[in-house]
Amino acid sequence: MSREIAERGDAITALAEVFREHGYSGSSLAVITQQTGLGKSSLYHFFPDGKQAMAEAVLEEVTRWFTEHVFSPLRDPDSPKRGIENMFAAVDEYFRSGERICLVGVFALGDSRDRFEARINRYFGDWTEALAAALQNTGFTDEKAVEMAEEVVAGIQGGLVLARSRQDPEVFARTLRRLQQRIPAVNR
Amino acid sequence: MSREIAERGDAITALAEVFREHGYSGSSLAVITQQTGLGKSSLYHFFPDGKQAMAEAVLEEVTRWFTEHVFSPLRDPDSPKRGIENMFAAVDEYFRSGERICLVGVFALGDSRDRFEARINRYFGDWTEALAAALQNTGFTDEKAVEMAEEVVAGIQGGLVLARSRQDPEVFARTLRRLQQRIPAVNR
DNA sequence: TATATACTGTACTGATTGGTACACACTATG
DNA sequence: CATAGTGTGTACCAATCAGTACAGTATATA
Repeated sequence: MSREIAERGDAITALAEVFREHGYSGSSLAVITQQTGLGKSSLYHFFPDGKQAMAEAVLEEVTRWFTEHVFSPLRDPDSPKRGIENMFAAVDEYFRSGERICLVGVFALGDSRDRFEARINRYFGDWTEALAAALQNTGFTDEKAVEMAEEVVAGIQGGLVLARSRQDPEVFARTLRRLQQRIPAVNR
Repeated sequence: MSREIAERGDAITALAEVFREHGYSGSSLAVITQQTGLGKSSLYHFFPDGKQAMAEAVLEEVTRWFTEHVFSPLRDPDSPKRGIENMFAAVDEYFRSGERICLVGVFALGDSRDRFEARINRYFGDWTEALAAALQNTGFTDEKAVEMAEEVVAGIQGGLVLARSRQDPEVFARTLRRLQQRIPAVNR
């Protein structure tokens, strides 16, 4: 039977799903090895600093993904409308239309909150700020843009919590639709 | 030194804060005994079925509180406006204006999701249904009432997630204000 | 083919996990 | 005052926890 040779990137992808599903303290090394298919030795080879380093790598990757696919397009001053529409599409796809939850949200509510405080704060801060900038460019006043950005980011998180709680992904789809309708520039 | 004699009710109140703060699997018996001040023997005296029973008792108490102070007033067909205004006030107070998070939300996103599936689902289901009924009585059509109820309940959860993530309770206060403004009947 | 580096399986460690056993101390009722 | 029921401290248990040690095996470059 041939051994699978993994690399760090694959490990991070697999780890993200584990932490998303079980939270930080719920993801025991036993659960992690089982669900990722990687042995302890492989995990500690990629992450010599242990479990906390695994979670930090995952958070970093999530932040990187959102920066590239969501925040940066939002910050482009030439196409705020496209940036916003892209955000809703990317978010819908990323959370698999409500079947997935937000790992950062999981960490924010769980016992790992303090541990990853800075990263969690920055993730939502960046998101809100980038969206506010785009909204401003579509004609919102500074103040209204910040308010609306906060409303949308919070709304998305709430939609995910409710969809997961009720085990009904459609809740999230409806939430996204309602939020999008509140922004005149992208409201067809 | 005088021994403190506790009763089950006090234990549940103390346990609620522990689970809220650390989640289910983050609340080890060591953490629980330390933070509640109750020894293991006292805890297992009140909850012979162990940790899971402690969490279930807490969830039941939370549900009971919301039923009495939020859902029931909402369901009163004679005063929908008062029921809705009461809900916003009660929620603001219960979550200490954003300093506290929702225990049901914590359990919904954490690793204990499956364990308490039914209770979590019912909590949000009851809330949405009760609010929709009140909204209908203020003039919303059936369909719009259900949509708005879902939007408000999700919005509250999202506001809590964001307030906790950004360590800024004001986020929650603003969220509540915005949601309330979206309901004409209570919008002064 | 030689050799360095990247990756992995097995076996272990001490600490912590949830839970139990049981003697003991309060307090209320008779 | 007796005694039953409620609450508590201490000591213990097997299982699991995160992490380590180390001998290996695969792969790349030369």
